[in-house]
Amino acid sequence: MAVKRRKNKALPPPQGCPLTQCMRLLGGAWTPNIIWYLRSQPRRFSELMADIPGVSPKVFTARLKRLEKDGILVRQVMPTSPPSVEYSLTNLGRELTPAIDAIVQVGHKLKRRYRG
Amino acid sequence: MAVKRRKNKALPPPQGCPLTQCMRLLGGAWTPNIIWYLRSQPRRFSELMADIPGVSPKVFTARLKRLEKDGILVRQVMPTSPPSVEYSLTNLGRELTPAIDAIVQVGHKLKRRYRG
DNA sequence: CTGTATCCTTGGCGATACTG
DNA sequence: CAGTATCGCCAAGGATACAG
Repeated sequence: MAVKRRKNKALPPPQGCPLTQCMRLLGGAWTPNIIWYLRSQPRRFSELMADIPGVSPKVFTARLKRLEKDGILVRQVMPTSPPSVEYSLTNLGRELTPAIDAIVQVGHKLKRRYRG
Repeated sequence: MAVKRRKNKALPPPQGCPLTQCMRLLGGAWTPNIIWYLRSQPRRFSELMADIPGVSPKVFTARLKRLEKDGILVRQVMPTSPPSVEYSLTNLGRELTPAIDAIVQVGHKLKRRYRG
């Protein structure tokens, strides 16, 4: 989209850069964790909330909405008696998992380094 | 068959969340790009600035300082006649490159997808 | 259960000018 | 050349209460 160049507005890093492109998707505060917990199976809203402690419902909803809009996951309302909603990764979302995996790998190394 | 998913815990949960640990390092606005441009060779301050257009020196310095403090890169003052400073990745920094690579790979896929 | 609605705070980011 | 100093903004994130 057209670059909005207001006063202090962000014009974030090199636009054409695939790095930036991708970081925009998983840059959100809880985004990588959401993808991580959805990687093997669909999860319901409260399940995800429980998986990722410390996030408020407002922020969580915002993240999920953005991820849905970006085509990373799909939201499906289940016709159960207590209404439930199931989130699952799309194919596009699944393409992000190698990157997440790589990040997790490095995370493990970091932990070892900082503790050892 | 119907997957029993109800109270089911998610994956082998990444304890202490290496994901978050790592994202904190490369979550900054220009951070992944800096690592990217340092991956193959050391670069000087203004070279990096030129590599990554649009960043102000203040922010750039802040990023570099934080990366140095986190042990991702090293800052070395060169005793040249016009003073110059060289930044290069540490071993720890080099361990981040697979993750960056993976992210870039996904970025390429995203570009293809969004452009048809 | 699955979210919205409000309100508030923070710190990350930006621009510009200046310095050793 | 390689940064600091100042100033300012605003959107992301958080807390809490409420709603369908």
